[in-house]
Amino acid sequence: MGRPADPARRERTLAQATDYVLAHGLAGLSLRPLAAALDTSPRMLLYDFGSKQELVAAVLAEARRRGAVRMAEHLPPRTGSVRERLRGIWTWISADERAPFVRLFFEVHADGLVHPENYPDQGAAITDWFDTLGTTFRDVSSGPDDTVTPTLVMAVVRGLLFDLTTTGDRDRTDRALDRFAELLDR
Amino acid sequence: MGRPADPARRERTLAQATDYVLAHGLAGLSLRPLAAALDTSPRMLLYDFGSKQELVAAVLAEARRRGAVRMAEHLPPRTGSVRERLRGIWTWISADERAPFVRLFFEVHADGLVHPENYPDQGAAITDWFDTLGTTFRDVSSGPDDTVTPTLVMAVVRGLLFDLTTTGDRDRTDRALDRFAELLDR
DNA sequence: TCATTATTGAAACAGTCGTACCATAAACTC
DNA sequence: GAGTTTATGGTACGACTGTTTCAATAATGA
Repeated sequence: MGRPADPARRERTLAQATDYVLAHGLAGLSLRPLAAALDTSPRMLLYDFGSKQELVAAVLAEARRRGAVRMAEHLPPRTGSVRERLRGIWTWISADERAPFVRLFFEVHADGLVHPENYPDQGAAITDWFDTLGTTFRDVSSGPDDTVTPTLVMAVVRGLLFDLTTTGDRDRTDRALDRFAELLDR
Repeated sequence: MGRPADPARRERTLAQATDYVLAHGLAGLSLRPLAAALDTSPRMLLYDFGSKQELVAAVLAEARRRGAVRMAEHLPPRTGSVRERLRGIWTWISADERAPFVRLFFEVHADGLVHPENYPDQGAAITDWFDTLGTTFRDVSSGPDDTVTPTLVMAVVRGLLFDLTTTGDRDRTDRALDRFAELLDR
């Protein structure tokens, strides 16, 4: 008996909060402006999530989930040359539409360096990408459990993303990726 | 006439503040704890630097200056094979002693992504490294003004640093760098 | 001694932060 | 209607933020 719970509200709020964090970043996140933008109140945010920390954790999980879905949708299996696949990944991840994700990704990493205690799942986001990219680049790997090749590929991608987001120089970063693809292909 | 000014105090405070920021990070920096750790007062910090923003700018400039000095001290010129030089750079930059610098580096980058207006010298830290690394890897470049090779090298280094700081897996990142050096050497 | 300039302390100001408390309204079963 | 559970609004608390204000001290030259 009693008034029935409405679990949809929490999910709706979570989706909106994730949008907000993707748009405004994590660092300066504050309950009152967030609540105002979501047309709710700090009171309700705490009612639904318990604390700001748990809200942030839920938002990050949701963002990661979205990213994984988008990535799974996009990544074609292992068709084409190494260069084509690598370029496909780069074109997709470096597109402007992915910028909020990339930004949040770097932001979480930086925060994790200062407060490792808040991120017990050490590098889950990275090893996740490994698994999917490991299968994508299996044929250029030296063995079935070769972790070096995906490590290097991801390092190039992240490093060039770092460069691109800082300098905005798309030509140079694009060409650097092509150069790397050449090296891998030989 | 009147009491003479003491410019050494500001420099001393700046050096200590830089130590503090390198140790504690930029994100949560607050005047009162900083002043307490430096055995001074928020009043004096503002007296010497005008505002927190200017203090932070001064600290970042000082940190960058220190990093440049350390880098210039270390980098041997273009002796040895590409692989040896690349490994030398990686060994140096990924050493534990450099961790505070690397952390601050990533922190500033992430903050710059959210607040680009605070960093008008867009990517100065990155292009700085380019110039020095461009000369170091001149012989593997295709031409005198080849920007692609240093871009790729720095991307690998930064990407692997990202990985190492997140996962702590030194073996895997070391081997990934060796793999890259092999690719470059052929 | 005294004027002058540099330095420093203590306190307060106006604001924001996350969160807790208390009441009230809404939606349901009986 | 009562009883019960969920959902809200309003408000205030204590702690923190960067910064300002006012006063006091210290060190110099005249």
